[in-house]
Amino acid sequence: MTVQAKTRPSPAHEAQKFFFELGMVQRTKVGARLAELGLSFSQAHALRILDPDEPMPMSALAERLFCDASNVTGIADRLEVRGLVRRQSLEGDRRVKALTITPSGMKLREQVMELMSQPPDAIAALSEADQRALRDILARAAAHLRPAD
Amino acid sequence: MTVQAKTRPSPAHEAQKFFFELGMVQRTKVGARLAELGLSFSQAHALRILDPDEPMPMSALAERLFCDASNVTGIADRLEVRGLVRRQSLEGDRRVKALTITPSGMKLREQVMELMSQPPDAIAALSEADQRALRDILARAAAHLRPAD
DNA sequence: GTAGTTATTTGACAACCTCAAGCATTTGGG
DNA sequence: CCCAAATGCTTGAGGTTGTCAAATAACTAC
Repeated sequence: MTVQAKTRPSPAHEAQKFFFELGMVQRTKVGARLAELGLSFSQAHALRILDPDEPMPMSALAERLFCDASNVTGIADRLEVRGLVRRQSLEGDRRVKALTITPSGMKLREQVMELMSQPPDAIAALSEADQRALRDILARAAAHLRPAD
Repeated sequence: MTVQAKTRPSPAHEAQKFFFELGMVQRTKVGARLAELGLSFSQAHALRILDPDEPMPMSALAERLFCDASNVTGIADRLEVRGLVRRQSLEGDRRVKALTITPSGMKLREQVMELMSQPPDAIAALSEADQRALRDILARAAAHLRPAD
């Protein structure tokens, strides 16, 4: 139990506190708006990830959702029942089922994109300069994301 | 279907994309670490919110968790079964039950705090200058949070 | 063609979450 | 004082998310 090691929290540590708080609030708000559309957060996120032009295998979706493949079955089921998505066996490999967005799914997807790409009020309220700086810094951080795979 | 209206996304809109992505990745990572401690995300978050020195009424916790009071019953149950938390009827008003963290709950809480206050790798990898700027900007944003209530 | 791999599904189980209803306690008006 | 309304928590029903292990179907390689 040395006394050191907590000598100085890095600025990143301090930033994390705000980052987390903003994230929680935003998630709650967005969740409420999504509920009005009859969508859960996961369903909306899935809809967002799906490429309107390219059918996506369920396993690929599972990877993007950071969850088990068996979980995607249920999510796809519920989206499919509502006619937002269709399962389509891949020609060439009939094991894999790719998901396609239906026209009505596309309409809902638009709204979801609009909704979820909206920044938290607290961030929208920042000055232009702050917003730009924030965007640039987060862009640099996100760039660190891919190589880290 | 006019063409305008999407003329120029604000920097905040662009920032949101990275913000969301970083948040998702972090949530997944933290979730995995928490699972090793036998805690769900909600349980950990609750443990974090509870004040070690001051018993907190369950309704207050519900508010901080942005969820229904009936939901807190279950979360508190599971924490209490593991001896991390105790229900304590408030003297003066026996309706309200306040949650206290037990010593063993405190030990776990320390680890949770440590774990969840750790910034995403992508942010920790930023330059000192970027980290500082990020912290300051997010602090300004978070300040906008409280008055907005 | 047979054995092993791969993609999805199913079933069992647990947590989270909401809503409506119920219970105990407290508060306020007659 | 007493009863009605309000408050804080719990319970029960019902739905979504999530995991794991086992089952199924289809592909691949020897």
